[in-house]
Amino acid sequence: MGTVSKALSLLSFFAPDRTEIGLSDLTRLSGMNKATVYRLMGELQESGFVEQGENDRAYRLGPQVLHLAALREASTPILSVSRRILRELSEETGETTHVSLGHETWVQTLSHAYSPRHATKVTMDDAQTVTYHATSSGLAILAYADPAFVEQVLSHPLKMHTSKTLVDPDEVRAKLAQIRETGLSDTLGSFELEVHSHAVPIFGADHKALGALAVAAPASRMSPDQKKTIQAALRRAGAALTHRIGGSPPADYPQDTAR
Amino acid sequence: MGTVSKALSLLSFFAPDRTEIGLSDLTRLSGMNKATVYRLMGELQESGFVEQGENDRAYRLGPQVLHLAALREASTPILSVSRRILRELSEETGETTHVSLGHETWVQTLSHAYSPRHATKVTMDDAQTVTYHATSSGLAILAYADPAFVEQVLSHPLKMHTSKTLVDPDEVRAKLAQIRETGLSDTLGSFELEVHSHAVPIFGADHKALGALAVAAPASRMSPDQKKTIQAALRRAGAALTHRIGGSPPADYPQDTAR
DNA sequence: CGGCGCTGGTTCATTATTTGAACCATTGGT
DNA sequence: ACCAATGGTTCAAATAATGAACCAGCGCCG
Repeated sequence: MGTVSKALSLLSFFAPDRTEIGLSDLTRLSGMNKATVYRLMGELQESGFVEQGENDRAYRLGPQVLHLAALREASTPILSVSRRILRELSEETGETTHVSLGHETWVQTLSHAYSPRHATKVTMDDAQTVTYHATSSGLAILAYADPAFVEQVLSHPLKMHTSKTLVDPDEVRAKLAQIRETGLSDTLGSFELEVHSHAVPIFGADHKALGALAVAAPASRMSPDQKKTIQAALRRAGAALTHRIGGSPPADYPQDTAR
Repeated sequence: MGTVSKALSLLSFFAPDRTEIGLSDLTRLSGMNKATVYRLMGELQESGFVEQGENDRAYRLGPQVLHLAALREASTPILSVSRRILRELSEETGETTHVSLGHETWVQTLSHAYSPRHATKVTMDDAQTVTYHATSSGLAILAYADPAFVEQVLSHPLKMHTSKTLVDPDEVRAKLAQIRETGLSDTLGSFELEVHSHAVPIFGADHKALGALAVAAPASRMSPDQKKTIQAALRRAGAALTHRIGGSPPADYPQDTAR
């Protein structure tokens, strides 16, 4: 692992519930030498990727990340485009919706929207990191990802989040085949019990899935009618989002009109 | 300069008008050795900071920057909060508005909003990089920044963007003193001729300016009445934004109600 | 008080990584 | 068939990263 990767890996210890990290904490979390962490963080700070608090000297993410994100949005406006689509999708389905991006080894939630229709709803954070095999979004991405990438993900041990999580690679592969038949992914309680989640992949210009759009609902509310509504709305919203970011589905992707 | 800083500096060559950069271009832009650039970009790619196009193999910013930005927003929600404030400010003033963040050596535009009221308006890009001394936003930030930081910025030669740009450090210092009297910054044609821009600083929890909120209008439309409207609206919006991100102005910052 | 345990920060000889000139393989244009 | 680009690779030499030990400061507790 090169020095740059080490420095960047330090950034991955920031999470929604840990937005500030002190030097000692960071050395413990990373397992690196304190001097190393200190110097690396110093460089990250010079470049504006992190900044240090005045009083406790804890590190937090810096303004440079916003700059880069704004830049990325200028070329591939997935965030700004998805915001409106999420809002509409939440209104239409009456449930919580979110977009996620596929990463090397995990899936990250980017943005979400709630519906005011029901008092009980699935709540979430932005910038959450979840696994591929246990979420409908992750499975939707895998179903339309590079086969080599799928095998790489499945080669690691699969964490059992709940009693319903698929942890056998073969079961996951079967699930992916099933998803490819309909173009829709759904999981019932495999990441959190009592949550029934549907997802569709979002495609980039290279016809590969780069992320997913999902609807998460309490399992108790999932009637056959509700399920049909969600699936239809998701198909439309997914196609719209893929189109708006300049992507296109692969030739074998099931059409909206199908089934 | 350490290896990490070098790698991160490569990211700074991405700009709104250059969202994809090939290996050779990047080598030329950075002045580094091609092998070095290749390896550094490889590491950045592994961490998801950049990704490579399938066909031309050009690099573009990757999804990881969105993840980090979402994380930063979770702790200091300047972007999401400013969006609404910008929209309201644009409606109220009828002009183009934007937020910028102060950086080590430059100021970056983060987000903007237009007003539909007039056909002619100042247009802008998000993620633009501008100078401190030539923009109302930059001057507003400097006026409430660390004195040592101000001197550091003024120690570099000041670029003359237009015939009206302040390039004498003493003139800039005088301007900063003037800004501190009112809490408001304004420039007429110092970055682009014919643009009259007003700005107020945005404060962090440490009572120091971390960014600025600005209204940019065509100079031809700037009547005394319009100026008064803009200044009043800016004061209110700035105070609201500072408050919403958990910041607070220094004790000597002129009150909204004053003058 | 005075020592303990923590924090962030620093040093410097040892070690491992980065560096860059030259190289190869492809591609597209003339 | 050539030339000039492109992205990608190699390996000895040079340079940068490393980590154990070390300060200094703070809050706590008996």
